[in-house]
Amino acid sequence: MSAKSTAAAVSVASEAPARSEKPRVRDRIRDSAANLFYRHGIRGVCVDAIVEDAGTNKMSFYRSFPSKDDLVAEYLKDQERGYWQWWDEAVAPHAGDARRQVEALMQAVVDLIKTKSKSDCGCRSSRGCALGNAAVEIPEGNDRLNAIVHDYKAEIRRRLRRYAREMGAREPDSLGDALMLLLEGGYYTRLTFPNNSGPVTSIAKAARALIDAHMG
Amino acid sequence: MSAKSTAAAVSVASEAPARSEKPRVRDRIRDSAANLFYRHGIRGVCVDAIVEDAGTNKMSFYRSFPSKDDLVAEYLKDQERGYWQWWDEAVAPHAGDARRQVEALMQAVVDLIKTKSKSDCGCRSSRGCALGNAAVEIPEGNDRLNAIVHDYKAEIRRRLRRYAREMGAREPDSLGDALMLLLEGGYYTRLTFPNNSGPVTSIAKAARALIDAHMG
DNA sequence: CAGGTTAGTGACTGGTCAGTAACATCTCGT
DNA sequence: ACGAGATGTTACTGACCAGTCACTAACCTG
Repeated sequence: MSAKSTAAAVSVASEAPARSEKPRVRDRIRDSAANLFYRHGIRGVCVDAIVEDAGTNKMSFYRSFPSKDDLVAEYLKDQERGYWQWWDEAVAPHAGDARRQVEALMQAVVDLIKTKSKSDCGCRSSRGCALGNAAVEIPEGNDRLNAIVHDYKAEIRRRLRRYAREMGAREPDSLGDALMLLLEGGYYTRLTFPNNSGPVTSIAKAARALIDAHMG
Repeated sequence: MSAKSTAAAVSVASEAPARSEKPRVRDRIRDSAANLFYRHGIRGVCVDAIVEDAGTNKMSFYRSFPSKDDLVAEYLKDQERGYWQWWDEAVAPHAGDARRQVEALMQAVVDLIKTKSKSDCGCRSSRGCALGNAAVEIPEGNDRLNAIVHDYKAEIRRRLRRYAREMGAREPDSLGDALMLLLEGGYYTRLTFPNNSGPVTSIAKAARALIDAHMG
């Protein structure tokens, strides 16, 4: 019954030798989970909802994932991977020029925030940062999931501080941290200010001002 | 059984004529809910847990609150009220000097973030912004709760833009938004970087640099 | 003391949710 | 065509959770 659209395959060119004609259950589940987790929060989405969205059933779910938490862990790592890919692409045209890389990144954030919600770029934005939001929901004791988020945020900080160093800024760590605050603030406020009406629209200008202040 | 400590009264000098000898059930519930919601998230705390922490029972809960959502709404408004109180106190010593007010505010954030977790100042910080975190958890359709968060964030933006205007900055709205991004980024990152090890430690310096860039 | 207010107890309903069991069917390579 | 692995179906367990009911006990006030 109910001929649901089995939707589009993700096909991120994985290690599978045979190109996937129709997406495997496991991939459909991951795809559905990514959408639902991002839109409604992790605690707000039950396994049944994921399974229904993926057009499968609970047994197939538990044949692919030992527990919901394992799916969440994969979801977080997937989001992180997609994010770095988006980041690297935004930055690539200005390799060797750290300042322009940061500026391109900030502009990319604004562009990203402007997109409705669909993953036109393999990266979600309408509800802020998937990993950051997860940090709100993951309970204190869940070291495994919390570690994923922490490592991700630490890497953001590391990269931004490195850019600051590469552009020869005074107090590069402070500049890197300030840029990170802008970035994270942009994602955080995206939750409450729809589309591109929020303060994030000023992020590129602010980043330039901060960089100027740390140069020369 | 179980002679739990009935804990300390809140006593915010309300409109009750008689000074409260022992805190009423309703206030104990609000107090417990505030702690638990902030620490574990709204969806992560059930009514039974609140009731147990408050040393009362479910019936007394539902005699005081029509539903859990009503308690959540009061929780959010309480947190907002406490936040503005903290804000106004941080800013009061520099009335008339918008620039120093902003600087004092940013420094107050750093000091706040440094505090372990207890509400030494009537304002929580160890897990970031209570209202902002709520935005992650509140489902899309819950207009009532979402409106509370939105109004709160909009007021932050309004105030910061006003400071920028009062200090005679060029493009005051951009400066106000940039300051807001720093502020929100500080709270957001506080979730993943313990104590005062995160990028928020650079917020005061960053704010000064931004203000300088918009002056003269 | 009477009557109202406030709070506590325990059991219950109806619903949700993670995870499991047993069995049936489909698909694909050989 | 056949068998194996992947997938679907139905029903279930046990836990949790919001909210309700009937009843009881303490307390305050006139």
